[in-house]
Amino acid sequence: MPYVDVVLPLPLRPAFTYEVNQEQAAFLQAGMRVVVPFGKSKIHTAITLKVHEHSPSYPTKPIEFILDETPVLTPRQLQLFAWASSYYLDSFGELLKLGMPSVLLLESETMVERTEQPVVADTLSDDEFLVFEALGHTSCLSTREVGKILQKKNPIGVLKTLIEKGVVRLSEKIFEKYQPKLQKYLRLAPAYQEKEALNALLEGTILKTKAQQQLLWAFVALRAQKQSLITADMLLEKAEVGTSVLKKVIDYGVLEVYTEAVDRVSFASDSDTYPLSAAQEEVLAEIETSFAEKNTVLLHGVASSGKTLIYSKLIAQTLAQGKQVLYLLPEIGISVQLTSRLEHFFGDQMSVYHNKYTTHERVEVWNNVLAQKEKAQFVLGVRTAVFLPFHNLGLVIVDEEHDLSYKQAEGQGGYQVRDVALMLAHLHGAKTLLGSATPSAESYYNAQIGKYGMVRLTERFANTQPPQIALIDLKEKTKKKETQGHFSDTLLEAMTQTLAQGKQVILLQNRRGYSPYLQCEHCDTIPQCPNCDVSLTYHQLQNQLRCHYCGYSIPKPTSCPACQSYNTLQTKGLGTEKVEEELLQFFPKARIDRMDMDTTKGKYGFEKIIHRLEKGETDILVGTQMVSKGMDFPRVGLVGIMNADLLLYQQDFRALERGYQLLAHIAGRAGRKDSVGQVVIQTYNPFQEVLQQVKDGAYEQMIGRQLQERRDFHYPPFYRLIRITFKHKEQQRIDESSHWFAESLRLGLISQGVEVLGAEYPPISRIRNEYIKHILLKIPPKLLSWVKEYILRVEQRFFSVAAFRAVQVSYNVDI
DNA sequence: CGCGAGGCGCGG
DNA sequence: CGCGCCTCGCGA
Repeated sequence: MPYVDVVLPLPLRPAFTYEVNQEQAAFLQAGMRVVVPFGKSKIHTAITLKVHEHSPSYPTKPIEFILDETPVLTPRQLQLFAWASSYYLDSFGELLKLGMPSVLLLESETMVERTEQPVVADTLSDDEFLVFEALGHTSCLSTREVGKILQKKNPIGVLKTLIEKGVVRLSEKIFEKYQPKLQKYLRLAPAYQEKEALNALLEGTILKTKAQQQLLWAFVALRAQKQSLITADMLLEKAEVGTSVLKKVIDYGVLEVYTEAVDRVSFASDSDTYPLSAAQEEVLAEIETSFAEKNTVLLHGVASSGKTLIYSKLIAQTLAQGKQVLYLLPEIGISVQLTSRLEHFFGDQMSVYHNKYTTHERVEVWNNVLAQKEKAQFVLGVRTAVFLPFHNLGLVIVDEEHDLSYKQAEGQGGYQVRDVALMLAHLHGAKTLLGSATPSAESYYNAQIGKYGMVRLTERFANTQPPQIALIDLKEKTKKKETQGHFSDTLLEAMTQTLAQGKQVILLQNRRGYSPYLQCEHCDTIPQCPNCDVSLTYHQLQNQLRCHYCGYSIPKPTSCPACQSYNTLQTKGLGTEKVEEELLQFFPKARIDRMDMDTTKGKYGFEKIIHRLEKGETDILVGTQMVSKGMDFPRVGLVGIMNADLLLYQQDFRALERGYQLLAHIAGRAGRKDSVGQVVIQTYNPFQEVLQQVKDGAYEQMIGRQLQERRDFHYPPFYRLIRITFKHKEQQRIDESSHWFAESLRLGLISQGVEVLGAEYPPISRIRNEYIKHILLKIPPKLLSWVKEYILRVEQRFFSVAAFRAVQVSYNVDI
């Protein structure tokens, strides 16, 4: 009997085997979706891997249906998922779930609908008739709903016969429910389409007021630029008049509104391109030469050097060869500006794959890529876009390759997108371009040893100047009493000047809330979270104490929880809310905006704040490191770092590199075109080496030094790291189990030169009432895959100990 | 003795 | 992951 191995979108390790009939076996290909029963009452969508004849040792169930005519996943994609799953010690199913749009993997939500076929009622059984009747009332039902109607746990049998009788079919909700987005546009009424008529109108008296004429002129100007597709918003902004004016002009029958379905992922293309500067031409040529011998090239380009333009040329060349291109950016880097710039170049060949789009829109991109549609030749996307069904990739660009959001924490697909992208390119025989102004130590090292090509772009674009960076010694300023609140006089003066020039200020304080903790001045008690091993942060706005790890919150107590003294809880430390409060004192007239996790919660919260800044509605923006993201803000004249030490002194081997990257990046926010920007960094230790390097823009020196440290202390890229995390709500259980695991690892690994550290409690040892312990492995690179196999063997024995079975174990490979 | 909450094991 | 089965504890 033939069988098929399938993967379920669940965090379960192995593939599962189902039986199929000869016909199904002949039809099935790897990467198709099938509906299978799983467990006692569930059905799932699963992905097929392979059809074979090896009878498993357990009894099998048959699959229910095949959902696809052709595979939704390409063989290369399956290879990529399989690679990522074994490399990152994550389940195949988990990665599938993360990498595919959720609607492609409906769980018990697969929908059924009636067919058009006429039905003779007495050919149906009672159950079948019930379902048939129910479908007369609504257009479609999920299998779960069918189960409810029949009061049966497993409705599959009934559905199956109904399908065989041709009464119902599985509906692809994805395609059925898709409705093209309608957009209203403006055009001239037919009477004025002719040039003469239009001229007469512009000169004539039909339009009675100046504002109306202004509106029409704006319309003509827009039409000259963009040809068509003019929306009311665009026009009103351009004309600087109100909606009532537009309404009048429409009432006069001059302009008319028409509605058109816009394909959400297609745009008008424009063939003109910008010329490259001489330096950019040279870099482009260098990249091409480098690609001739290396598959991966690192483009180290300073801020404002016009990397995007170079990417565009390479993308255009690759497309011209008939190959697809993937351009990856961190979520927050896919801004409106960048998207529209690229649309300008690539219009109808380009699609955007972003998490903030609806799942239907993402499915649309997925299907377009799969079908090799014209408009999906070039995809601009976020991390999950590496898993799109490309057929013939020619180029992958990983921009801002150093960005930490490319590597996610364990538990939610702990993969490093940059490395998955490299594997993706490898599978396609494509080239990869890594771009950054501050490359990661790993990539820089790979370029140094010749594994990657390296191209530098040092010339800044047009008139942009590097910012002027000042380091302010807070210790000294405090001693001399030259501070007010948390501001040095230098920073305050710079702010005053900048604001006086009509420019904007960005302030960074990497902690949200009002103050990171409260302390009783009587007994020194610091209120703690009852569920986590952290102090509670005071949020003044809601007058609450909140835990930033589990979300626990209480109203601010009026007396100390320990000694009951009244009103003795003092705010300690500095958060964004408090910075905002101090600012109100110093700059009462300034318009202040705050950007942190609390103010960007809504769907477009982040974009709204950026938008206000862009439009000049904000004078001072204070926020956490989020403020370093986003695009150029030409009116920002000053960036202030409230306390750089917070960024640098963390016990994480990447802290200094990351600190440099963040500071260099945010410094680049100050003063773009035509002016020198100012950066003021406040610190208690201005002689800290990395701060000096930031001041001097000495990236190479910084990274050289960091690599040296990494070599000395056995960190990547010289050693590879795997962190194993244990979680359980009983402290004793976690102690015993993690200790057991660590000792088992030591037994086999130490002699091979692998370092096994821990198990130890991390700085925050309990979150949501679960204790946490870590084991850190430092592994000589050559042994990496062998060590992983060893770990899995230890894991197997670990979970066969009954007392350990409930302990959660997760892995983070290449931390 | 009955049932509701919570833990554990399993699914193919 | 999520279901169901089993156990344990509390209340009548």
